[in-house]
Amino acid sequence: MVATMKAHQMVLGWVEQEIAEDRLRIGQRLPAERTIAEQLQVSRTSVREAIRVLEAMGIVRSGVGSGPDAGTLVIADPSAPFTSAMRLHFATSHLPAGDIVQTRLLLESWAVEHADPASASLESAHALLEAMDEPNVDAERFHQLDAEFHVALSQAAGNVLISTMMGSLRDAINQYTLDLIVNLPDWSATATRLRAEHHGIYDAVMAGEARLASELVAAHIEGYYREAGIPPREAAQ
Amino acid sequence: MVATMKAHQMVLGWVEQEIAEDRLRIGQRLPAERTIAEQLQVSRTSVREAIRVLEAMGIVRSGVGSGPDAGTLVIADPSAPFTSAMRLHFATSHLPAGDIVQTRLLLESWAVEHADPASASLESAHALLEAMDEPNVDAERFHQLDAEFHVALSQAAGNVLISTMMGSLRDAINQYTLDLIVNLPDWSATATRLRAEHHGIYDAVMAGEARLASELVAAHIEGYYREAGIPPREAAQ
DNA sequence: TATGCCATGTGGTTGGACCACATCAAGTAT
DNA sequence: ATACTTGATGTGGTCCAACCACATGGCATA
Repeated sequence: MVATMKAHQMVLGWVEQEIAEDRLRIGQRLPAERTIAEQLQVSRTSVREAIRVLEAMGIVRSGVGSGPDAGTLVIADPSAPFTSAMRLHFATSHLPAGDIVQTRLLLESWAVEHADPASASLESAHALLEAMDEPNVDAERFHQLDAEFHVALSQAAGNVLISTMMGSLRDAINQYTLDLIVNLPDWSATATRLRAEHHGIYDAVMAGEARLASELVAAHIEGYYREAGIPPREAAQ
Repeated sequence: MVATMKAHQMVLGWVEQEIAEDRLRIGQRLPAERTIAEQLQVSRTSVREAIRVLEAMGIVRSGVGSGPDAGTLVIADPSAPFTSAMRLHFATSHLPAGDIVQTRLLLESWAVEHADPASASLESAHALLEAMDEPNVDAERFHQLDAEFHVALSQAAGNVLISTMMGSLRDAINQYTLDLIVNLPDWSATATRLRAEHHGIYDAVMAGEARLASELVAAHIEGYYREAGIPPREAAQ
């Protein structure tokens, strides 16, 4: 069993077991690479390959030097694997943009419908709204705030998996849409419309109008991507 | 820019670019590790670290020897990063099981509601139904068929991202629920109920009763996990 | 013609060496 | 006594050279 496994996979399995059995907790440091190599009787190279994978999964984070930021420590960044893997798979053309948009639509409209108006993340959302209302924000800055607003909104439902996925989906095709959106013939008019829609969604959530909020956000997202030339996939019926 | 990047990240970027600009397509082979190392002026070690990451993402697959199965070739397995990363993050206890169940509920009920009754995957689903109806399938086998049935059902909506995520979510907590389910006091009765529910869902989909199918599958999943002791997270309101 | 063997090219693994970096303790100059 | 310098230490980052296991394909041989 152990002998037939690739060396780096053995290390991965070891780390997973250490985490699952609570010997490794978030914030704690892994043993030094050389130490792990000796303990598991594999080369340091294999240990490093495993750590690279864990790093890509958002499970650990490595830092050189000494002190608190050094060494390899356990973190929890569920968005890392989604964002990077999604971008790659999107690049292979085997993951249609329409599917991504449609999925984001589903996740975010659910999140908004189930948002808790008392959630602290809605305060962040409101602050972001005001930042976007500033008359002299440029298109790029607006785009950034826009993304953060949607993430904050989704977090109000309290499901970390759904809000994480939602954000990653947006990121995956962000570069794909950014240029198209900011170079629209009348960006100013578009920005005005987006501002109004954002306020409408936010107000509906705060008023507890779950169904309305959900419909507004769905229309908002669909309109956004339609303008960018990526309509959500037609649902089969 | 290039100089400040970690070596293996440079390789990752190179591969992503090759894929994005269509010089690397699915099914094609990457150059040999030693060749890439020479081309990009990095060590073979760094190339291998990058390939390990791509492998974990389901973007490439490596094989030794000669012939068609040898070398590192580009594949498209979007489920790989979800399944493995989800399992790890679940192990860190920073990804509540309730969130996972709730998300699966959302994805699958959507997929069933938007399923195309003419989809070929529904034929697979039907075959799986019949296999589960065999009186002498044991609990473990039933569980396996059950999982495949739900995946086949989800694929009928035609959104590869949603059906992939759905399957990975189930896998992530599969081990967690398997023991509990098969060791129920009266497994036989549970199996009978599950069979009936499966048929009900399938029939509703085939009849085009989208809304009904969606509600049936939601109740089915919720009941399943409730019996296993993992009720979906209460939605905030 | 049929069989066996080995050259070739692939990824898999290892050990060792060196570098860059950040800290901390010891030593030194003021 | 204080402030500064300096070096020891331990971390990940990188590279190299070698060897292994494996699967094929062509060559030599029976």
